[in-house]
Formats: sequence, C-alpha cells, structure tokens
Amino acid sequence: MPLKADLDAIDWKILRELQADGRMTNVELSNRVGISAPPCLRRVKRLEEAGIIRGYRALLNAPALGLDVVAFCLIGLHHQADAELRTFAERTRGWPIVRDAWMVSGESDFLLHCVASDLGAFQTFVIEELTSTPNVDTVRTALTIRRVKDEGLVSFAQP
Amino acid sequence: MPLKADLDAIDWKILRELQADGRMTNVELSNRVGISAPPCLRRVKRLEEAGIIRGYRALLNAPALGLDVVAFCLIGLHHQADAELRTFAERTRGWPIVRDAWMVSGESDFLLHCVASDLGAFQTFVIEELTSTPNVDTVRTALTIRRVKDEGLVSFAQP
DNA sequence: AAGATCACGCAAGATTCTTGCGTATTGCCC
DNA sequence: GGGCAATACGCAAGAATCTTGCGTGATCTT
Repeated sequence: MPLKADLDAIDWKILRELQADGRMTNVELSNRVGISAPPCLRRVKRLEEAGIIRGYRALLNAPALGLDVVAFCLIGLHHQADAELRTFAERTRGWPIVRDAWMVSGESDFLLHCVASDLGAFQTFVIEELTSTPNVDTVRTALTIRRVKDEGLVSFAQP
Repeated sequence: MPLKADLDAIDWKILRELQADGRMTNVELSNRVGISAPPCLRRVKRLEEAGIIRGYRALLNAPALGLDVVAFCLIGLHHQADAELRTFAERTRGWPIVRDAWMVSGESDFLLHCVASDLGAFQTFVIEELTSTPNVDTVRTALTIRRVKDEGLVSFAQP
C-alpha cells in the first residue's frame, strides 16, 4: 500500500487531473500525464486500492434541483464525553438535511453542512430537530450567500 | 434546459447513483436505473448540459497524502460593502490552503474550509496571512477531529 | 380521433478498457 | 564492477463500452 512517499510526479499529476475531472477517460488522462494508457490505468488502480483515491462523485447543482438553502451549523454540546459525542455523531447521519458533518475542537463541538429546499425547511430543522436534541447546548447558524471558491481537497502548487 | 420540474424518477436515480459513484460505467448505470444504455447516456448528457451535473471529482484521502490538518475558519470583516466582500473573496482564491470558501450571513462574513500538512502550517497561515489581511476583524478557527458524515450534496429520501 | 412529439430499445461502428508479454531501467547484493 | 531481481514502461490484441442512427410505441395536444 503506497503512501505519500511512494508517489512520484506522475502520480501527483494523475491526482490533480482526476480531482478536476473524475470522469476523464484513461487515454485522455494518459496523454495529459505523459505515459501510455496501460501503465496509467495501473497507477490509477493502485491509487484506488491504496485508498488514496477514496472514490468518485458527481457534483450537483443545488439551486437547479430546488435546493435553495445551503447553511452551516455550529453545535455546542453540554457534555463532551466520548459516548455523548458518538451519540450526536450518529444522529447527524439520520438527518437528510445534513450532507456532511465534522467533529471539531474549538468553541463548538460539531460543524454541520446543511442543504434544504427553502429557508422554512431549514428553520424547521434547526428548531424542531437540532435545538430539541438532548445534550445540545448552543446552535449557531451561518446561511451561505454564495460559494466563493470550490476546489478539491488537495492543492497542487508545490509538488 | 430542464430544471427540477422536468426530472422524473429515473433522472433522480441517475443523480443518486452518480453522486455515489461518479465513475460508474454507463451500462452499469443503465442496469441500476432500469433502462437500456443509449437512453441512459442521453439522460446523463442532458443533465450535464443543463448544468444539473456540474462535473465529476475524485475524492482524495488527505491523511494518506500527508495532509493531517483539516480546519474551518470563520472570518468577520470590519466593513461589508460589496467591494470589500469581493476583495476578500478574491483573496481566498489565492490561498492554496483554502480549499473552498463561502460567503455567509450571521455572526461571520466568510467560512473557509482549509487543509494543511500540519498544525504549524495552518497556524502560520492564520497568523501571517489571515489575521494580517486588511479589513479582517475576527478569525475563529475550528480544527476538525474527524469527519462524521460524508455524503453528496443532495439527499434522496423523498423523491 | 389524428397528428406531433418524445423517449425507448436494437444494432453496428468507433472508441476505450484490459490483459499478457517482452524490454528497458533501477537498485541491490555479491 | 558485474550480475540478478524487481519494477515500470509500451505494444498488441481481445473484450467491453461508448456512441450514433433508426424504427417503434406511448403520451399529449389540437
């Protein structure tokens, strides 16, 4: 299982290209990174099997799908013992409005990335679900106005 | 250009499947959604051209790539006139550590999703870049401990 | 009720994927 | 320094997939 140290310049190029366009054909990818198709495919497979490429995802346009509200919620709990943290984490997985969630350290304990059809649906979620959840202390929300930057997880300025 | 109202149950299935695995072959996709390959491909193309599918992206494993710190920053500015907001938004695009950024309303003006190789690199960014940027008033950071939920943008419980 | 429109599925050619194999390069051990 | 093992490359061929054109059936409109 290769780790960071085992990646060469071609692997980094592959990661950059697939992060920009995950559906690129292998021949196109091989042209861009400068090797022929078979070894290029073998590298991609190896990156997938090593878990460096976790998967591929289509990016969807929320407003076009009738999802007009994107918001973040910062949640503070009363008690932060391991059991309580796990309980709340589990609960986030049952809320469809919550698209991804992080356990964080700082002023809050969780950060939730939420998508809802409209402001009413989001407010209903905050009031009737979040704040009424046991052990939830504080809920701070930040409604998004627009996305200002949207790139993949990894930057490729240096390698 | 179809919008939400023009999508039928098969389109929603396609979106769900491609959100879960953006590199699925068209024949596999067509089997899952219950139609033959050609109309399935035509639907995918139409969704892409309509902008409902914005693109495809490989998901990378940050720790395996030597990126051990994922954090969020909430930024408050002194002045929130349109010009100042645009100036700060533009600046986020020049910071490789910032992977995506949102303009938000609430207690803060911007939310930044940051990835760094280690805590030192992140702290250097916060101190030497963020807090020393003109017009930046407050910077609150939340270091992530772990990701608790990670799904695509759109939920598919209802349709 | 007739016509128009739309989406489906079949079929065939073009492209891509995938595997096996031979060769070149690198690193290591003797 | 020479030889061996390991690794990765590129070529080539068969398999799978993509892509387009075309005919049919269903739905909706007039």
